[in-house]
Amino acid sequence: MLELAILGLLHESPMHGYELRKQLNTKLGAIRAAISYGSLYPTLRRLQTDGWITEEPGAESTDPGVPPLTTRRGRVVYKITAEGKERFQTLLAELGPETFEDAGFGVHFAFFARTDADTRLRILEGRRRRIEERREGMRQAISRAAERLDAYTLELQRHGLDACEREVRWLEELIATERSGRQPGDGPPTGPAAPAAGSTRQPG
Amino acid sequence: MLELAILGLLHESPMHGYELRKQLNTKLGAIRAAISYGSLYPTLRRLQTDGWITEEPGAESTDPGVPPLTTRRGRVVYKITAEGKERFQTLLAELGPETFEDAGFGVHFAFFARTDADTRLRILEGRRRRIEERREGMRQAISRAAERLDAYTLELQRHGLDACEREVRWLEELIATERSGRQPGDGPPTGPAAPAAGSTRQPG
DNA sequence: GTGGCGATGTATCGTAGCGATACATCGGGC
DNA sequence: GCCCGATGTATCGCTACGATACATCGCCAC
Repeated sequence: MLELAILGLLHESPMHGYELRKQLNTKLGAIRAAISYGSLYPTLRRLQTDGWITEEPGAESTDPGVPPLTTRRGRVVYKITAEGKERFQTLLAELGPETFEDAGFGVHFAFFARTDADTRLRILEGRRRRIEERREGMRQAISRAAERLDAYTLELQRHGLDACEREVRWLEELIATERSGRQPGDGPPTGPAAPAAGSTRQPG
Repeated sequence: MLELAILGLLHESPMHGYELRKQLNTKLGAIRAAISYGSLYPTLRRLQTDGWITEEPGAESTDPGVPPLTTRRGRVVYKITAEGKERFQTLLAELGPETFEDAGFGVHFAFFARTDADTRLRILEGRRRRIEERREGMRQAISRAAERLDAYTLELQRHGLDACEREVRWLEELIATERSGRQPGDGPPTGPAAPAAGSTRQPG
């Protein structure tokens, strides 16, 4: 998952680790806590050995004996390669089971602007299906609650169920928006004049 | 986190691995996907070496040459020890930073029935604070959105913000309930006659 | 002018937990 | 008679996290 996210951000512009982490955290802040350096740097290392990104030293004179005016502290700028861009597109379009789990879905969704319309729709629908399954599981648990769920566990289930129902509704709105060829925020779901039905529209 | 959850369930009754996993998944279904055997068994192993639980072979004749009528396949029943029960109480009352993150909070909450009232309140308030921080982060991201957030990333932030606001409200209701000495589901938040203000009430 | 401190920056280590996989038994349907 | 799905135990490789270490930069108080 991190691989996709990093390639996506470096696709927009080269960056050094610290900046990358900050952007990762704003972009994915809604779906996960915070990317750790213990995840970031090893992944960057791997992406390099796989050839998806390259590392270039930031403005720093390595000439011995000649101390640079501004010793900028060897900050390393990471840059995506042509192969990396292909890899990114591949990962974007590759839908495994984990694509519909929380983290996977969040990352994919965050890069929807670069995803083609068909894939977007498939991801949204797969996610909806996944959440509906989860919802049913909780409904079962609540209805069988007489068994041995105490008041707090039950309350937790109710809260989870509510969150699921909300997410399903959210997804359904997004799916409707997609089908009508609009982007989220473009206008009200049932606008005064629907745009032309060219559903292959691709922003980004 | 798993350690606490396992001790909590084994506290209720001895169980074998398969059953434990199922119960774990119903109890924690609202907050996490599914506990893997790759997490469960190593943890059980560790809990044994630490002396918090013991392993006893289920009904199985190990007498050689005498095949049992019902070859029950060596299922292993795990049982909490006295030290394990102490350990459980310690973990329940131990509030680190991770107690207020998603997984940690969920597990603690799931065992609120065995937690004393003061700790419950501290956990709920800490969690609220944590979610409020997260909420502010997203608000920042949305208001600075002109920068470089596309429509989809923005929509994701909005959805995340909404979820945070909802959770804060949920937590506030729970906190009010706690302060009034009730349990969730006991009655409406502003009932006709508030119960006596003895806030040290301890269910479980 | 200097000493400290918070932000910026790179990096590793130990550990928790996941997903895939292997393997075995049991009951029931075809 | 046979296969299949549910039950059941267990390991392996990998991802990612949290803690930690360490260095530099800019700035402000003293």
